[in-house]
Amino acid sequence: MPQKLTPLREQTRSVVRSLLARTAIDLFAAKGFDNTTLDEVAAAAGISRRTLFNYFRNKEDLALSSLSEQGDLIAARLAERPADEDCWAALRAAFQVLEEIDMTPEGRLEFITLLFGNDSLRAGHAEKQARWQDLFAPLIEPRLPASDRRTLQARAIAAAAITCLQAANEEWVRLGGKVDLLDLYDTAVQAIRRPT
Amino acid sequence: MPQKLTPLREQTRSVVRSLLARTAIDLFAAKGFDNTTLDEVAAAAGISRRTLFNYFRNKEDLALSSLSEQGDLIAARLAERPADEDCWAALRAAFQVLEEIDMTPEGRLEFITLLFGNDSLRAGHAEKQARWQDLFAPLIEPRLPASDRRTLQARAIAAAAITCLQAANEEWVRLGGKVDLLDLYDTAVQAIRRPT
DNA sequence: CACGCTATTGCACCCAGTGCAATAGCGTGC
DNA sequence: GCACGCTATTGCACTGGGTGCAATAGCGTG
Repeated sequence: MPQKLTPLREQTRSVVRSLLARTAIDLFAAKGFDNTTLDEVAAAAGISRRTLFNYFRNKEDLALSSLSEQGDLIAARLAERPADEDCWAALRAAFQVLEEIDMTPEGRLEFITLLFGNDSLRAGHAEKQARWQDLFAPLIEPRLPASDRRTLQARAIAAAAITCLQAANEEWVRLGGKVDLLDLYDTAVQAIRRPT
Repeated sequence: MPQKLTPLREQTRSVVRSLLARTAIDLFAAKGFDNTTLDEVAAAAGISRRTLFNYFRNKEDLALSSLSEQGDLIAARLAERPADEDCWAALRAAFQVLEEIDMTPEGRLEFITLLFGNDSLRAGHAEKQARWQDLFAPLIEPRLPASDRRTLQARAIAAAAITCLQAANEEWVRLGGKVDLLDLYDTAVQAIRRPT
């Protein structure tokens, strides 16, 4: 049973982790994900290949770790929203945390281009966002009226919101990052919720 | 540039493909995806490991090829729907093709359990369904009122519908396959579209 | 300063995936 | 029936991701 890490160790570990991820992403963006070996990443970071696996489960994680963190951020923000707020409003408010993340639009664009340019990264991306559902759904469920299918409903709403964000993101990239992401998100949400 | 395959060759190829996939899935379900090597699959199918790669791009595809076919089936059904039908109604009708597929509920359950039990398969599953968007969205777009964001809207609707199907699928598994999948799908769609 | 814990590393290994070149097998034209 | 050509199959060698293990280095604490 692993002892609780001392805050110091835990802290340095997370700093190292994000440094490694940044190094890796720069390399991936420069040379392509498949054309970059873990040996090269390790060399660029000044550590051994073996040690990379102490920080990341696999090569994909090197590129995608930030997505998990974003999910955690959004979930944390979602948990802070007033309990009686409409679930769609709460979700939208929570998504705003994405605009506060320390990342230039160029860096964001580069990152997403990297994601979309590789099959296994796209797959990993899709899966990470699917994991977001598991975080969001429990926070949404209490906001729904009582029903014997409330769990399913909460999961559907979480998934749909994430999906709208994803569609908005794709469109945002297609437009070269020149528009407001949340505007596109609103358009997407209206599209699915408007009566037809 | 690849010449058009003779129908005969093409046909035998697709038969062999599905035989191989079935063999592989049985093995995966029995021993677990990660604990099954491609050597074992090849041996069970009576061919060489190398030849497996003539039929499938990678190990994942061995397990997931049926998903691509399902996507094609749904898209084909969607294309047949009357042009003036509401897009949600058309999608729902298209999804009904899933119930006509030759697969026992037990087999379906086993397959989905396999999917959900492994990270890379879950990721591949998510990605395949994301590819469904690319198939469905162009068929949905003409059904929407004119707008400068119709492409985004169509993608959002396609993605949301797929997501509802996915949520319904998970719930269906959770309930042991004892309910009607489309009922759950309807519940999910109502959940996201109902005004709050 | 010495001890203990953990991070780091090297090494040997397994397996997925690929390029290449040899071969086997099938269908076609003669 | 026979020889030719095309493609599928296969073996082989190799790259690179990922893991288990055991030795070592380095940091924090008493």
